[in-house]
Amino acid sequence: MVVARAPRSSWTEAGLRALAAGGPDAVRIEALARTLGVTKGSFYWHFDNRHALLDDILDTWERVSVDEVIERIEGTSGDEDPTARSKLERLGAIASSSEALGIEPVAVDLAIRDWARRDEKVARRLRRVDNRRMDYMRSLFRTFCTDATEVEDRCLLGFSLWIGSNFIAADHHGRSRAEVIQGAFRRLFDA
Amino acid sequence: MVVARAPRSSWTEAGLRALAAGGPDAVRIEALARTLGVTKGSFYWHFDNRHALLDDILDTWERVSVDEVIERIEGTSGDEDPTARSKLERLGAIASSSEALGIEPVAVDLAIRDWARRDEKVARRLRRVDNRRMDYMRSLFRTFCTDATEVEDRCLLGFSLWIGSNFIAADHHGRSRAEVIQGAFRRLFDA
DNA sequence: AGCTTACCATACGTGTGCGTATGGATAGTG
DNA sequence: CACTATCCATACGCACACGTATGGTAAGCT
Repeated sequence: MVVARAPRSSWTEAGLRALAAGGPDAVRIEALARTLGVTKGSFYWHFDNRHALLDDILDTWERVSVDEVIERIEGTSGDEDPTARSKLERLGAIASSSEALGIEPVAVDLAIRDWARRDEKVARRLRRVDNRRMDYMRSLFRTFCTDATEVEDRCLLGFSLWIGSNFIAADHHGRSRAEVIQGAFRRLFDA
Repeated sequence: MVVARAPRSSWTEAGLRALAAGGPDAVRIEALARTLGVTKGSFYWHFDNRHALLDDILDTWERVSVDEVIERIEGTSGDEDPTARSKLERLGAIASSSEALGIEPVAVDLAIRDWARRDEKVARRLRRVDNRRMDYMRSLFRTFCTDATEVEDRCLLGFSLWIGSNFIAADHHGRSRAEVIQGAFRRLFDA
């Protein structure tokens, strides 16, 4: 087995970084080749065309984005008893987390959401992901809120705060954005 | 005075439509020329280059996006006494309004917000617009909420719901998205 | 009628990016 | 050592898009 200088997975990861940084139009083969230190010849050996790479990018995102978030909350069993409310607070805290494998997972999320506005196939994938996340949020809210209508309203509020705060550029008079987000989330989870 | 077949304003409007439909990368001169029924020669007479058109697009957006929304709420003085809470409900209702001059104003907003994530100058413009909108929202919330911290939290929640709900593709078990949004807004404006 | 101005068409050069075709290099295999 | 499979480089054709240069046309003025 020849050790590939740029295996298929490296193209997908580089594509994810480009997608997070500049949107789907920034996922250009020759630009990725330069960052990987190879040429297009490598790409067209691993992939049929550019669309195959975009599909691969969306596949990996759809596969890890949900489990990654949920397991990062459920897998905190090192502490005491994780209540549903503490899990929701952790979920809100993850909103402003910028880590992962050199990629900001939130940036990928935002880029795909804007992409889904003009691509029907991407919209269908996003719908699957969002429904799974909303299901998880609903299960947490239901532990301390019986009214189904109220659960739905507060879920959408929390989800919208998580996403929308990244698209809003307002200042907050001395308070930082992270502080306001935390305050808003705490207000959502009370009673 | 010669009647221009494609005056400068028509290029800006066509650019706004293209921006709303496909993002800033979709604002291509020759594509706009085809939709206007002219050629590039017209464009380079009205504008220096592509960047001048993008600046013009952002100028008109920045000029009308705030006043357009606020005056559409304050200018509803045909009814009885417009309370602050009813104004907030109208502001929430405008979220899902798709009208204007053939352009969906929300789509332009969303495209510019994603654009601002990777362009510093656009981010500065968005910051000015968002601060003005938040100022207006704060003034409404303050009429029935004294705590400044709570005002700020609920403003960001409402603003995030307005923006974020457009980027979320989840279903709601029988209820429509518009119903959940209305319910969430009502929950925000109570007490 | 002649001239000027406003507005647009046409044609060209250039850069960039996709996809293809083909050759070369390297490691494993018989 | 020959042979093959894996992986990548190189070179090309093509399409599109920006910007420029230049010519053309119609309206208004004198």
